[in-house]
Amino acid sequence: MKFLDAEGLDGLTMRKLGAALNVQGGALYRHFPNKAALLDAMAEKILEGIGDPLPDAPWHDQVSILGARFRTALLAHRDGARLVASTHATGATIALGDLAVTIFCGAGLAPAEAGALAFALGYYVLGHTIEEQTQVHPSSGDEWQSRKAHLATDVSPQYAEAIDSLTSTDPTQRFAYGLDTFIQGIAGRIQPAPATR
Amino acid sequence: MKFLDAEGLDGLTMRKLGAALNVQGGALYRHFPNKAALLDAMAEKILEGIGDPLPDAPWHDQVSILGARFRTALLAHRDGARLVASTHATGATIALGDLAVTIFCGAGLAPAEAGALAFALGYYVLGHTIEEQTQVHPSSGDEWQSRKAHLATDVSPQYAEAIDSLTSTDPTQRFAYGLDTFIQGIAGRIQPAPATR
DNA sequence: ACCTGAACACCGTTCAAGT
DNA sequence: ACCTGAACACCGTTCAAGT
Repeated sequence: MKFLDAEGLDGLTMRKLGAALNVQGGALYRHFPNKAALLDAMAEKILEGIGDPLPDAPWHDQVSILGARFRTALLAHRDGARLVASTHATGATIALGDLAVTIFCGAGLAPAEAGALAFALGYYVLGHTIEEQTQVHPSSGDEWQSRKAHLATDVSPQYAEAIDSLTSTDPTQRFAYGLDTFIQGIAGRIQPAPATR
Repeated sequence: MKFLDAEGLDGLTMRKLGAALNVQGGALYRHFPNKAALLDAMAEKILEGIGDPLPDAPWHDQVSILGARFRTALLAHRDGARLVASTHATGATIALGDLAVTIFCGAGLAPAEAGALAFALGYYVLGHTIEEQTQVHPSSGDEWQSRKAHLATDVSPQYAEAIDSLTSTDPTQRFAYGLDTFIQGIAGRIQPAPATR
């Protein structure tokens, strides 16, 4: 995990990791059957405790807390989101999914619907966090700057403003906004809002 | 694109692609500066027309159509979702984002909020479609089967049922369900449901 | 039980040299 | 302008041999 934080996921090579451990690259194969298994284990480590019991609260608060916990875990290590997205952390995935499905079902959803929404929530958290962790590395001016400058032409003023806000807004706030919007949609699945029908 | 459909993203190598084109691998560097640029161009090709004008309809129908159009484009080529997620298809990303932001702003959202929700929508579509395209390849029994069998123990019956439904439900229906839930959440941002406050 | 050294079969990329 | 052939600097993985 120290090596990941220092060199990043792209710098993580069996040979280089071995060297950091004062060992030959091939020696790692006495501890993991292959690199994929090593990365899986690292992903599990990152998500350790992801399925711990949540505080007693209304279901939407629990979902909010769970989403934030997921994101925080991913942010705790360099390229954490990309690593988790590119591996199969089976144990953690089950723990997280079970927790989410249980919450949704407790709120009144059928298991099939609960499962679909649990995965949708996961996609959002992973996508948002990958982008958070990816946009930082470049020297100083973000990738967005060049993207905006490169094609500032024939783009709607609203879109330009939206992109601007992405670079200036607090990521944690943006994350919560999207998550809450999603939760609001789920609430509509439970007690259909009479106003919109 | 033919080579991608035949061999998949992992099988796409400069040497092998060159061979399929009756050319040496190094010859490709007269047409693309590097492999990343090649993949970017392929991602753009997959998303061609993603920003075309939408039929005149209520904003939520337009979002629904746009989401389905995005997914359909990704599904049209092997590993399309993974390819798009792992590259920077700048042009298509702008076209898609501009369209979504314009719709959301037209519905009454501020650009900053519209941008955040446009990206959230993108994360959902990409995540869902990557999973759709990834789960199919293994021989016959899905990866889910082994995952469920491997840890059928100490998992809530609701979660087991949710996982079962994921393998038996039509992906297109599941996709629409999650997308509609998300759209319902956005609707709540526009005209706050009086019942939930 | 764990590691070394060296090999095998690949990669992306570069570049003189050809046509 | 485009391609060849061959090299360079890497990969993941394997495996006899050592300790």
